[in-house]
Amino acid sequence: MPVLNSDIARSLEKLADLIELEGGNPFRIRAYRNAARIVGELPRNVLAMTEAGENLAELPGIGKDLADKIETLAETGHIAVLDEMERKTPPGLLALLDLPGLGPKRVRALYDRLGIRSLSELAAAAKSGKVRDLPGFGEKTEKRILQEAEKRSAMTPRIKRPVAEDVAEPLLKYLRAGNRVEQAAIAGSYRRRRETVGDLDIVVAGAKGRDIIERFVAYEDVRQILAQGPTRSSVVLRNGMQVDLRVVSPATYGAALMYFTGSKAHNIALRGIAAGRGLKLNEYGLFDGTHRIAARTEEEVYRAFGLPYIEPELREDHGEIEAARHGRLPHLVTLADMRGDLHAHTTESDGRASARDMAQAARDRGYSYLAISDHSKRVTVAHGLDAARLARQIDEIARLNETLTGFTVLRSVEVDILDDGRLDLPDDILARLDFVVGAIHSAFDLPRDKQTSRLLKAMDNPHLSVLAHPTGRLIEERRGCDFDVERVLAGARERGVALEVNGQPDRLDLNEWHCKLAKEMGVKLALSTDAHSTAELGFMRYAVDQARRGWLEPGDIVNTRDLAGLRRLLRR
DNA sequence: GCCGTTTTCGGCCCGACTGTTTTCAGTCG
Repeated sequence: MPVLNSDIARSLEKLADLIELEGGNPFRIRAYRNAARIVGELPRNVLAMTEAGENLAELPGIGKDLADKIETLAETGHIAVLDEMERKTPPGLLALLDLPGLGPKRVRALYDRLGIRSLSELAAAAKSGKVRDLPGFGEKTEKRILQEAEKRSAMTPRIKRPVAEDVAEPLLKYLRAGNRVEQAAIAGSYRRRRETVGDLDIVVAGAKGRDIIERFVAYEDVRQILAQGPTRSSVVLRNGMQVDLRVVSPATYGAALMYFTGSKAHNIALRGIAAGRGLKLNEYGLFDGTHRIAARTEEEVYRAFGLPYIEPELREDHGEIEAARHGRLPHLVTLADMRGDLHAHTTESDGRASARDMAQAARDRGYSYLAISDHSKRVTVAHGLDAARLARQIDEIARLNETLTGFTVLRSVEVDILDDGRLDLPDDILARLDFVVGAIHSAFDLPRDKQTSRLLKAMDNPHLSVLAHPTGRLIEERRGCDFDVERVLAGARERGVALEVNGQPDRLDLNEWHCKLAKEMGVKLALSTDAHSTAELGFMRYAVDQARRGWLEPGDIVNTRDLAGLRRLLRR
């Protein structure tokens, strides 16, 4: 198995944990964690980078030592210092660090004084009342540890956007209706439109913080109150999501919103700039000594840095500050830019609505076109179409179009890319379509070079105009297939093929990194919902989110064009 | 361990809450 960047990131993170347990230099620990984040966010495989002669030490935050360690990890999956430390430390100890309320100091104390090496030993010790007698521990801490240790098995994974929205939006509405609440917003990764959400961070501007917090913890969906102070509070909702609330004065709302929107890396980068100018940035504003320079709005704070407003989706410390400084921020695509949807199913395959109903719903959304792209025959579970059925559908859509004014249903198909890269339907039927969408639905685990040539071969077919959900990943379920992204992108550019950004919340494929790389390489993107019902046409907003996180502008996307412009771009 | 418009040494983001303390350490985000 090749060593993935995420494997390297995990090793570095583990090394940081182990050093922390030993009581090592906190800044060294931070350097490792920072490196783990950097490697985990790299768009390309580390091994491929070093083989191409790139020097990892040129990445900010990675020096010679870490570059060597990362390279060794990429080549062998191991580094001596980690192996050594793992030998010295009981394996169960690291799991204790994940318990809320337990950090390195306390885990160390539990191990040194009571010999506790695992969750089960911890639970047993807490049950028998031994933990409360340790210095720095007490009855309450012991009780909490016991609860957390016992519920560990029922951990909630990261939550996908639709679920998070269902919980977050009503809660936000509830808070906004509160007395003396001037403004309220959900910050954090939710506001940065990340593909999954761990918890919710809410910022409220208003007087009477205590009253606002009282109202917050009294929300009907609150199952447990974790913390409650005069300006901040944390609760767990019935579905297991944690929500952190922060109440600030209206005069500092912008600074607080910025602070809690993050990302952490973006904030730290800004603080570094502030510090370099002898200023200080915190959640209360940008300060020169005790003088507050800016705080009321985010725009004001950015302006005080000499920067234009940076959209939350870009705040990842992935070059946005540099781009802002040079006036090179992208003008991000919005939902309103989208003129149509290029991937949708009907009852002919595995959809739940007719072509007519889908077309009507698309027109109601203000689109001027919708492509019907049902599955092809190889995808038998979806009742995929053979050439004869597709021919009939083509005629039906022609008749449907005669009844529509100011709207066009495009004839398409989601043709299966076979394991060897051929397409699942003959060329003569594909030639009768407005354009062809191709996708893989099998053999996700081919070796890298085979998968790469499979995709390139599929794109060799001159009818194929869009490569749908290119990696085939399912979030939190299935790792995407392994192929050489740059070769496939280069191949797409040469052949004039657009790559899809699939808006299904389980897919979001391409991801934001691929979007950014595609844009840099001059490859066009197609934002699509892959809708299987009229309601799922609404998934376009998730595709737009992903595109925005990938720095895409309307010009990078084929279906921001009117029908004539779209046809020009899809013609090969 | 990283980094340099103040630096090759000496800094490294910073404030709230909790529970344990008699003034603060640990944890968290």
